[in-house]
Amino acid sequence: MRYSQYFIPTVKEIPADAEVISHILMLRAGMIRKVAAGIYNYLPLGLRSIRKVEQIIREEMNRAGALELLMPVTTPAELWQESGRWEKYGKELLRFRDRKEAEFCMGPTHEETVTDIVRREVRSYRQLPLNLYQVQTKFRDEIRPRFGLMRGREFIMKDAYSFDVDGAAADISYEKMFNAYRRIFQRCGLNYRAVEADTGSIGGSSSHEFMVLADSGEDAIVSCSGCDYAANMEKAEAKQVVVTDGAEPLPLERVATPEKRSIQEVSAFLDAATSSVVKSLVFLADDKPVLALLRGDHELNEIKLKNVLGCETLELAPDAAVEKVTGAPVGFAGPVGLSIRIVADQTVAGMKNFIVGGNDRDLHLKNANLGRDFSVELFADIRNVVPGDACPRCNGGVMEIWRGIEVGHVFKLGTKYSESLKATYLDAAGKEQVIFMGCYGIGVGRSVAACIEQNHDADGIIFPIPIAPFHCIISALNPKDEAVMAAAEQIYNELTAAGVETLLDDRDERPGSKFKDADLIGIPLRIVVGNKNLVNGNVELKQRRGGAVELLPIADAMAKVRQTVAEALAQ
RNA sequence: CGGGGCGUAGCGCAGCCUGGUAGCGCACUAGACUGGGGGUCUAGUGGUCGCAAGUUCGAAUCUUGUCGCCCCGACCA
Repeated sequence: MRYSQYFIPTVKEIPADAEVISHILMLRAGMIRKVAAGIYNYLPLGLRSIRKVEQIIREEMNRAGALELLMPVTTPAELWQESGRWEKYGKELLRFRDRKEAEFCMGPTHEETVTDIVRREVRSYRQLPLNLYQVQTKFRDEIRPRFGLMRGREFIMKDAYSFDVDGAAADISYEKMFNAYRRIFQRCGLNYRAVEADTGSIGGSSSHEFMVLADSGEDAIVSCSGCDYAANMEKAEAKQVVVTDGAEPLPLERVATPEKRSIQEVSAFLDAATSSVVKSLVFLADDKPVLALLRGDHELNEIKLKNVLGCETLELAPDAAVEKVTGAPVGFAGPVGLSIRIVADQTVAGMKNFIVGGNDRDLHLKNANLGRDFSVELFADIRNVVPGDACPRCNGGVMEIWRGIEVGHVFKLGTKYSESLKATYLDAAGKEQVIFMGCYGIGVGRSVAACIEQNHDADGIIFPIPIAPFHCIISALNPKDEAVMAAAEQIYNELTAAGVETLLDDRDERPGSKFKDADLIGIPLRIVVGNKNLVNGNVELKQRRGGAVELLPIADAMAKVRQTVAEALAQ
């Protein structure tokens, strides 16, 4: 491709509304342009990278035995009503009517549609297992789209659905997908972790998220320094270590703490460690008040609390409810004298003589003790893991915390959708059975963005060869010089014929502009053809990553490019 | 949905407080010079100041409404 004939609108200045580096660079490199909040045009250069990722996905999905199909973006409401999600999904589901006033939605995911296909066509165990996937545009009307392709409303997703005769067979399908995902993200050149994830409202026995490690990631993930345990923050278990403080209980003491509401303020005011304070949080679980207790330096994990309570809805109580329950303004809640359900983190079980809120304005209590001053209905793991916690799986390992970008998610669904949508088959005995399902998603655009988060420098993107829009760029420095152009075109033609995707920068621009653009758009290899070196028969070969420069005869440079690309694509 | 902020040329911004008919940098067009890390000079193109109503002799500027966008929070396979 000749640069002069191509369309790469690069931008020097940093766009005002871009926050993270991948968003900034994708805009600056002319890969994407915003159309509306969370909705983007994919320009030619951006599309090439997207297609590369899609291609890798297709190859690995096919290798794993999955079959590609394509389902419509538009989904009739009936299917969603049948699964019960028309009511449950909420505002994220974009709904609309056609001219006949029939209701539809833009598919945010396709369990309903794909299950409908399978229930119509699959009758016998002989037709299973089946794994169907598509690469397709999804729409989720996110409350707050942000970070460019990282969290858009309209986005490209690969979604796959497996159908099996029973749980054991579904486990095999899951395993296959898990391994396919490992290959996919490895081939994309991503530094990622597969972590255990909470199954959330969807239920099921197992779920893993594939997280690309990046400081800008929206999710916190936890991993062990000593073993391969890794989980996202929602799911990560805090090891149950109840260290019992051997101190003798001291008499309960009322202390005035005027205007001291937060743990920080209270502990500073009373000259005590935050870990000697017990934090009391009032929640509404299915609209009934519950008090959650945590050590002052710990954070509550709402998912864990919700699972422990077994409730449908859980929300932090609004101020008015807190005042009603405790009889005090927010900031002075405590367990002593309260008659609502009290759940405490297991760490609290070993504490003695701690500080709690006094359930009255400007009042806290010192030397509170379990059993004597109040009782707890249940001790459980309801806090977030903190760095340095002991590993729940191995001896000696400590937990580390990272930020990650969720690029893939694999899920055992069980029979949730097959039951509600009645997807069944006849087994060998002629008995009707419910199909076991799994679902597997990959954010395609998000994978490209995540890759850029991991691969960039002050000058721009540094694409790994497998997903770079082009493998090699030839910068012809003096396009008006016939010898230079002839050499550049010769290299271009030979590399292209050899299967190297090459961009020939034949623009009448100054060298500086060409170098800046080449760096910005992140082409892994650059051959510079200039009259200065060409008189000696040489060209310059520069690696985008690391910046290594070699002066080589033309044939050697081409051979090296071919070899580098071949090696990168061969895994 | 709560809190904060922003809409002025393709992009990034100033002007607004204290009303007087719009400016800077980049980009773009033409020419000349230049030619290995976003070069220089000259001459240009381009804006009903998000939209609507109001106040006023006069509104980018003040008021109200509205739409859009961004950030923080809550929300979220």
